[in-house]
Amino acid sequence: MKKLSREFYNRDSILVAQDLLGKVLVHQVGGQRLAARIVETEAYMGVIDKAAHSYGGRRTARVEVMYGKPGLTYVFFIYGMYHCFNVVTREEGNPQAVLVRALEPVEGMDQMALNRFVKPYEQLSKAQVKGLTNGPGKLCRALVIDKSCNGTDLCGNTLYLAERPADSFEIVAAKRIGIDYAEEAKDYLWRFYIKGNPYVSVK
DNA sequence: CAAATGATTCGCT
DNA sequence: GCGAATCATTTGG
Repeated sequence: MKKLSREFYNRDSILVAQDLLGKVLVHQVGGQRLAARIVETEAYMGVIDKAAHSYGGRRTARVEVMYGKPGLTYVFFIYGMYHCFNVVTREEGNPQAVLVRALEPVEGMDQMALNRFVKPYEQLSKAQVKGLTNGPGKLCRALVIDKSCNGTDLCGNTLYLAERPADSFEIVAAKRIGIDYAEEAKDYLWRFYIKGNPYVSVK
């Protein structure tokens, strides 16, 4: 599996969001390898995007990493109990990112099951298998992604994204989720997912 | 089945 | 203080 280069992330966030579909997120943790295929993403277009944390050029400690190099992670804490995993896009100083909303488990499913439901994969109900990684908060719990991962370089060796050979699918564009406060920006078709994939959070 | 609700912490005003 | 790029659970039809 070939790791994605820095240049991959230094492009229009909408393109990156689309191209991330089908790629594999790998987290090397506790001697275990957790890997899952990206099936749903959302683009956050920075200063012009009312839904983005960096809208209007807001620059606080929380969003600082979005102003950094492309290929870093932006992990934030939300609703008192969940994390969301993002990939920083564009050059330094241009605060854009792509939110990863859903994954399809590929490797280390047993560990993911323990992380999410505190029981082995074989004992999960059908609904629990689907619920393993089909949402931004869920996938972070399954892959052990939390605040300490914020700012990690995806061009490194513990947390990274890789190419997956011979993968073909259809991409669907849709409205983003959970941003009702964003006025006209909430209707932009900046969410992308793999058509027909059971792990997509909202069809 | 869909819809409403409670959980629970952090970052910002 | 308030509200958040969410989710599990409960409630009601």
